[in-house]
Amino acid sequence: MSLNVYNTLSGKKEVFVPIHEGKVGMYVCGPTVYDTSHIGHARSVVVFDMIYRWLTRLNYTVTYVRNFTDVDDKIIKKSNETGDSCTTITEKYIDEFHNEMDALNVLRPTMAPKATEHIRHIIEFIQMLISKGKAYHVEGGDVYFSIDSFGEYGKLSGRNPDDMRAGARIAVDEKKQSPLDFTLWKPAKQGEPSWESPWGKGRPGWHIECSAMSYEYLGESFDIHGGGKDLIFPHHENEIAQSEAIFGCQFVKYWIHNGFVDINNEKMSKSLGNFTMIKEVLANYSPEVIRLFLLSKHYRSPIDYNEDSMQEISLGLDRIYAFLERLEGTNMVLETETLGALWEGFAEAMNDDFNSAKALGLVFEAVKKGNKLLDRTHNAPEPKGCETLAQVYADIRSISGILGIFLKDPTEYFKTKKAKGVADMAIDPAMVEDLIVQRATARREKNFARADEIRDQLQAMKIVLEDGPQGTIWRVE
RNA sequence: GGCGGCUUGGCCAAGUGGUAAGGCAUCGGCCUGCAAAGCCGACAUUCUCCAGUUCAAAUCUGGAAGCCGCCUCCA
Repeated sequence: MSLNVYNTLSGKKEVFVPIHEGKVGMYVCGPTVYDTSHIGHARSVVVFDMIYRWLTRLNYTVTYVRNFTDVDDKIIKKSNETGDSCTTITEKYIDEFHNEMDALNVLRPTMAPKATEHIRHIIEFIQMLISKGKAYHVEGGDVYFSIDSFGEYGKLSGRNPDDMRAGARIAVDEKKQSPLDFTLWKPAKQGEPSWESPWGKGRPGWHIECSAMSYEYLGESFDIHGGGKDLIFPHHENEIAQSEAIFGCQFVKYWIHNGFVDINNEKMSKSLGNFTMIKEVLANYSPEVIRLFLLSKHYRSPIDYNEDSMQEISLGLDRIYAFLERLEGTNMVLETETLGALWEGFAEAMNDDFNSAKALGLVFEAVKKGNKLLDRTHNAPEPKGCETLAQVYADIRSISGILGIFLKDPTEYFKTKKAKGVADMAIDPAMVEDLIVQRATARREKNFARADEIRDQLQAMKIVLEDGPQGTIWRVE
């Protein structure tokens, strides 16, 4: 089955055929680095990380570009508020972004360019637009893109410029030829970051950097452009206008947009004060739980972040690791070169517009079947069963490489989890071990009242005991 | 006002016109001294509602209701 991708431009799933055989050019809009990143940024980055990994797995040579917007009104505002220079601010948040994304096991893109390092390209791009009559320079130093010079304006977002003019909420700027014209270059005020240009000292508008940088790294025309749904209009619409107005060919073949993360069924917003930052989430949940959560729903749908969901996801992850640990605990040979039925199903799900939710369902299903087989045969299946289980094991390990989860050694995983629980709950392991020994004695003496008393006592501290053939183990609930 | 999306069991969630994956929870059973974990079984005659197309609809068409997003910085 070939890869099918939902294209915002057509509103349909389409068979993915790259412009150049065997190669994929992908550009994803990265953050404006003026503040800490939130869980919504994480979703976008994780989703496109999965897409990047899958394309690579399909043997495409992928050039993946994700930019940093490091010149912007919001950065300047922050600089004025804090007294820090814009560079200090942007460097700080770029570092933070990289650290958090590394923690989330996100692969670095091929290139992560910054707008400020491409001012020359941006200026050249604007000059091309002006010389083609697609943009104009006005008194005061502003340069605007002329909407009316681009007949297909609105094709990505399905908007009609006339309707928008009628319902425009923005105060009309006298200097613009049309109220919908947008800024390519704006003159700098005193103390703001600025660069010399044919129109005087100034700085680029927001949309132009992506057109200029994608052209620089991927050319006039490339395969995939992605970002959050909110970027469809005006950002991506404007990028299309800029790039296609100059080059006259299709800018991007496939537009991919991810849905939002809601917090307790509400949109994240400043007024609600419910911005949930990645660092907060990382403080409470392991990176794997976060990734699993972000991939547990199809990338285009909204996803709701709340404590209950995270708990649930966390239990699900335990289940997978428990199965892997169980397999590793048998005498079976788990190495196998071939890929099996689970992988096949997984590949089909990924090829169907990166359906990670479906893919995860398949993994759970395989785990259920595997557990059943192990149970029925007391952990020692017939050769045929061993083969099946080895296959499932290998398939899950391969899937790890795409989803970026289930990568740890299961024993390590549970050890780490336990250690975290112990630390969080301020539990004294020696005390727990001691109580377990006392309980073992009580049990041997058939003093079950005492044994249960100890267990209840530990339960009250969120410590759960599991009696197995090798003795009693404990974990933090 | 313009454009787009969503509505599947208690909750989360896949679903490709062919007769409802999966997870969490719940209830029985196996196991256990009793539990826990794991396993087995039960759990949507039905997919917001109405009408239509079809041999066949959660899936297609039309209509209604509710919810949400974008149109202003936003992943």
